[in-house]
Amino acid sequence: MGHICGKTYNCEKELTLSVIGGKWKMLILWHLGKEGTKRFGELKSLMPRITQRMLVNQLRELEEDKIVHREVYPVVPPKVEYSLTEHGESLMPILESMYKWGKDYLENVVEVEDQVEVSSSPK
Amino acid sequence: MGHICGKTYNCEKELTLSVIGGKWKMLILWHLGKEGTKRFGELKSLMPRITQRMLVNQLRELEEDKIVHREVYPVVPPKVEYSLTEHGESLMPILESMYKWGKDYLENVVEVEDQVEVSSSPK
DNA sequence: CGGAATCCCGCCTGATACTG
DNA sequence: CAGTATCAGGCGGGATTCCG
Repeated sequence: MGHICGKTYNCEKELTLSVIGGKWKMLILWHLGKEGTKRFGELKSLMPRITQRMLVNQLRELEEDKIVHREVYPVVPPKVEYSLTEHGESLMPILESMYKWGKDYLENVVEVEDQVEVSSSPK
Repeated sequence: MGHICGKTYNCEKELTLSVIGGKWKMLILWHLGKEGTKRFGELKSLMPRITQRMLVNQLRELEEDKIVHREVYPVVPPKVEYSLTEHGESLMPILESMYKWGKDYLENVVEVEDQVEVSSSPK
């Protein structure tokens, strides 16, 4: 078992999980990866359900982990831009395959469960 | 946004995350995927730090999600075997790429941080 | 505009004990 | 052997307020 940056993991894949596993991190990475650099407010409006506090929080953690780059422009009003680092870019294939797996799973497994639910107890 | 089986997600990749994101799930899947069918006690001794309660818990969730199959043999003493379903098998490539990414990350990023820590404040 | 600081609560997780 | 049952603690995460 290893531990680094306050993260503890049993295996390297859990280290990866600890990097992308935050509640909003994959969504943030997805936007930055697909659409490029975004300002804080842009990210906020792309994710209506996230609170400002959590957006800051998740971005800070991603920054600490060298996954996103934070560029502050010394102007008024403040302007801060976020973008993926190379390490962040290298995560995109994983996010892609997770997206595909989730889509397949949704079609092949979940719908079957729905059918079962119809003919069984409605919970 | 969608929700299914008590899971809520903003995107299909978060559905995937909800399936493998449990604290011990990737480790369980790794053992079952690499070494095949295992008994409960075998899994337990392969993961010395997990509690019995958590092992049961994580296995039940994976079973609900159709990721692992649970085979109970009606004998005394009890014998229960766990194995991956096809859906579980289809997760292995993702775990592999997460393992590789974590290993690379450990070499390229984390060691650099250690060097920085040596020459800066000890926290 | 892009935060920081507080308060607070649910539930995930661990420790421990018991059982068919 | 392969589980339940119960209690307790920590922390991830939400709501709100204030700031340069």
